[in-house]
Amino acid sequence: MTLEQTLKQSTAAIFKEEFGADVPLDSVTLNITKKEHEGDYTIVVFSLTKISKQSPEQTAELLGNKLKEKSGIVAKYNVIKGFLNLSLTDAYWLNRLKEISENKAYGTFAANHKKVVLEYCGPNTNKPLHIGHVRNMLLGFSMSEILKAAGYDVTKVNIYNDRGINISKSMVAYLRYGNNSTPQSTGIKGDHFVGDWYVKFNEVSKEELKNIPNAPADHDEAQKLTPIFKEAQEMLLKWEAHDAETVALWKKMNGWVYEGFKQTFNLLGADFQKDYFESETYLLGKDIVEEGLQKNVFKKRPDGAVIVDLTPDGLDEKVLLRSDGTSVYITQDLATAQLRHEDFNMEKMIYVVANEQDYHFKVLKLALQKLGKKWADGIYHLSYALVESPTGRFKSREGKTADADDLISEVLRIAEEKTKELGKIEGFTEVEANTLYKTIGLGALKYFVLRVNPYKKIIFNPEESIDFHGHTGPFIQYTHARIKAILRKGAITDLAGFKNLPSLGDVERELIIHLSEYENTVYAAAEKYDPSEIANYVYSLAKLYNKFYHEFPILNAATEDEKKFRVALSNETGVTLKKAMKLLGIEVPEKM
RNA sequence: GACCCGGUAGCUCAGCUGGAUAGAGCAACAGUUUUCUAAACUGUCGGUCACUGGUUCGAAUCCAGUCCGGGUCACCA
Repeated sequence: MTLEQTLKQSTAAIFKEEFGADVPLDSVTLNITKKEHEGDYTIVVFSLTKISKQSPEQTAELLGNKLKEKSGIVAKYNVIKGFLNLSLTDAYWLNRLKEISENKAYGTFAANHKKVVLEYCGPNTNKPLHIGHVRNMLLGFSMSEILKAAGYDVTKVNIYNDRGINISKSMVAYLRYGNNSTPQSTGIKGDHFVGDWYVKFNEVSKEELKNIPNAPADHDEAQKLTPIFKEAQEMLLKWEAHDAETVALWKKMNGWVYEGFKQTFNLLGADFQKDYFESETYLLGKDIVEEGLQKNVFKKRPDGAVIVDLTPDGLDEKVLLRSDGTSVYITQDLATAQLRHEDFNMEKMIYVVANEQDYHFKVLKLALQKLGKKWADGIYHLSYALVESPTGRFKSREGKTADADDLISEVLRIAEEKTKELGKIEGFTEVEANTLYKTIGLGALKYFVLRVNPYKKIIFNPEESIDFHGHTGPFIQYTHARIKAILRKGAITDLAGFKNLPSLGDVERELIIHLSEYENTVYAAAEKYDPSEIANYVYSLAKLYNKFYHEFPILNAATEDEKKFRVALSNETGVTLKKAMKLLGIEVPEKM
């Protein structure tokens, strides 16, 4: 039983005994005591005065007194208005620290045998990954780590938008101007290589547009009139007709893209157990639409289009099948969802997709629920906001700053520069030094992105480099390295062997309390689908430790028991920092 | 027009299942190292929690309305 439960249940039991009333555990508010007051945990008794029929002060006084008497872990208490501040005994906290240290799996929950499929990344194959994909991948990966820690059985999948007019554009431009060049022959990373041909396509169509009189103002509409666009359309038709040459070119170019993506995935640590390709699913979904018609939850309009009426749910009518009988975007998503259900029979299906598609996923879930698919209740759209520059949305034509690979290499370069400036790599081999730059640079980037709540947009100013001081990844990494230095010098094996301690210092106590909150944090992050919970937790832990480090001598402690205790506390902080950072996909160095 | 999401210090963000005097980092300024890693620590400065009203013993937090910013409402994906 957790401390929280213990205190709440004791409170309920006392109220039952004193007033004969049942107090639901949820109605007891229990918080960590604010710094400016004495105590570890605070019970807010205002809501309980209805039962006690006494003043807040009297109620708190009574409850405090009884808790001290009966719980065995409350050392003292004080009452300020309706706030009952409880100080637990040092013995409780020391025991708690031992308990945590001895539990190797602290912070991971027992397997619940619930299957989760988590889709993330979802790139188009006609252009390289950009900063939005970076946020997506970091969120997706971290979320899967958090859910695993919470006991779920997670399978990560990716979906490639590998077909359609966009890749056809790259193909046409390459055919026209490529001269059989390759990523190898040009030394350009595969996804960038193909992306460059996409850019070339747009340049050419712009040129061609100059020769077209009375072109519409709308750029997309105008482009459709250009010869090169028409070639792309023909290309797409040929692809759909399985023309051998076209398919071969498509495969070749997508192959280059996948090679390129793979490098970026490796750098960021993204991985997938299964890949889905839109080219294999874009025709699917007609069965499921037919099923809906038979169940009378979808309707066929006079013009032949099939729709689902979501007006009772506050949404609109949505077309699920075109009047010519072909699929739309949502059609294949319905089918893909069904397919995944058959593949995995999962409890939850999480889609990590930008918030532009909030509406789409509402429709998807509702449509499946209307079909009577129970498993659709487990669909969750992990929606995240865009990454923007201070002047607004990153446009692809702003190129450089929004490109994922450029962003990564920039942050690695800064990490190297700063590390060298600080003279941190004395005694490192070149390999070790390079590993360190990577650890720190990626740590800075990942933390920068993950510390922000997913539904809030991130403002990223490419003019100012990502920070390495303060509330950042490197700060936490540094704290870990610092702890490791202590442990190397401390050389204490019997970590839990301290006894006969004088009373705990405030910061020592706060540190143990904070460590004790780790499992709650993991649980909350999983419940809320929010890695920023972990990010903020781990920062405050590191901050607290640094305060402790400055205030208390560790290896030079006055007594051997104090030294052992402080080393043990340091060790456990280091272990927890590492575990928490791992949930964010961030490595933590031994030295830096 | 309808719906969704945001608006907290100069900047970037916590806090939002209602609780005490709203917290961090950055920036600025002033300090801390003959002692365990100064990517650290301590202090100063900085707030009409967008606005108005409501609910409540108590509102940054809940409700209603207004304003600002973004998004969506395709037989595009």
